[in-house]
Amino acid sequence: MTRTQKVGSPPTTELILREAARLFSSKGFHGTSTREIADAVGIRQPSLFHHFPSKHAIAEALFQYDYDRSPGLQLRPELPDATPPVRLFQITRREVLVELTSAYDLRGLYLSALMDDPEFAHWRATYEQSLSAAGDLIREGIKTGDFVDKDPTMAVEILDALVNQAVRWAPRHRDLSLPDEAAEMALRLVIKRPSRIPAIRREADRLLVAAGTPWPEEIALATQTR
Amino acid sequence: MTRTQKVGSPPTTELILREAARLFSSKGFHGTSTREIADAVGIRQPSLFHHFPSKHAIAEALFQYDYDRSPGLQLRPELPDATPPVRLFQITRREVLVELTSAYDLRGLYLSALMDDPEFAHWRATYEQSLSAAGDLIREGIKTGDFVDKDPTMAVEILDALVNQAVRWAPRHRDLSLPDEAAEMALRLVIKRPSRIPAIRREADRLLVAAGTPWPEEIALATQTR
DNA sequence: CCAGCAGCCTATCAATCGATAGGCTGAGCA
DNA sequence: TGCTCAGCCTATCGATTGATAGGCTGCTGG
Repeated sequence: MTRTQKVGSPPTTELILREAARLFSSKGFHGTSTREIADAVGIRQPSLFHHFPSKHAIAEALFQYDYDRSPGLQLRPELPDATPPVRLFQITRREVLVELTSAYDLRGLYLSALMDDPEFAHWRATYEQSLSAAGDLIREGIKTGDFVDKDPTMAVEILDALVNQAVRWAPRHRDLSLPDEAAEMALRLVIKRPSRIPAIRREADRLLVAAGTPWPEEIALATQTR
Repeated sequence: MTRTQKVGSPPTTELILREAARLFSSKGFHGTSTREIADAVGIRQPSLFHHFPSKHAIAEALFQYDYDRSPGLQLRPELPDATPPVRLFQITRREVLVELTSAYDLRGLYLSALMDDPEFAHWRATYEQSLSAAGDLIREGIKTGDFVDKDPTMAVEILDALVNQAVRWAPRHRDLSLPDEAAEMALRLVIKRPSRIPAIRREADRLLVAAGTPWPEEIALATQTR
């Protein structure tokens, strides 16, 4: 960065990601022009291409940002040795927290069919793998008798929709209780005995402390690009 | 219709709606060009404008089609005198059935932020009213002690996501058991005693028969435009 | 039988799209 | 001091967009 940068103002690349994400979520990727993004940032449209080689690359960076922060997408679920209900609870509240604390408004990536574009097929595949892993978890819970014996595919798709909905909340709520509440509802979808939910939550908290990665007491907003 | 029409082939206006809906759902409204629609139908691009005055009008017709078939969007919920759990069950399975038996693939209308476009603000308002009514139903159920006392807004948004998910199922499943299963899951989200669900379902069936509008035994696919 | 017109066509429009070429400027460094 | 180059600019590209103008054809109702 050689050009003078206004004190306290984020670097331009960061601003581009922020404004592009906001516009993608309100008008969609295809409905947003590079000129609109540039206007929102306060630069001219061709200047965008000094920071990203193409419009697709901007969305790509946002996908990557989300991936880097999401254990679920990385297929590295937390508490792999816990019981299915505890794992489902933890996975759900983690994914909701990730979306809730995102530095960017990622709704545009997941609320449209953007992942179905051939250019983003890689992210679609990653996403499907993550859903498939969730399906395995549900099936395991049915086997152990913790979950009701309903179609696991439908359950997964509703859980997916629940987390996607959390992406919509992100700009509105900044409340740390939200991930826990959303995860409780997710659990209620499939669990046989809802009365156990408080114990499951305590167990998740306990295991996280034991693992040296306690669940955050207060919310911390992410800011860095990667 | 004066021009010769191939026997057994739907009228062109119908074909346009069908193909446009399919393309909107896979590439988004803004990501679909009128030439793509015309190619899929088998006519030239300007010929589209003899059936619809604009590209927006095609999406408008699809919104209207969905509205006309959805009691929820019309704010005319079924079984208004039943208990909150029975009404929630019935509303959910009805909306899922409506999406499941739609003649068109309506995912493109609701899975993107299309309703946020100023041209479709009217549908956004209608949609929000329908969600608001669902919130009132949840609150009533909390008051009667049937539902758990959790944030009704979050519950409604998850129910909304669940029905939207059903829109995604539409092209895949054509199984009449699906609406009932989806509605059971919706009920599990908020109900205090899940063991009551079978009785709630029987009660809904009974009330529908009493009202002279029994729940369909087998699926009937909609075809007419309006 | 023929006038009207629905339905489709070709040709073409202005606007907008994402992207490129090349020039200016000023901070950082030798 | 003077070279380098990141960062932004203006000007402009070809492609594609949604939409219009106007002509041809053949069914249909009077």
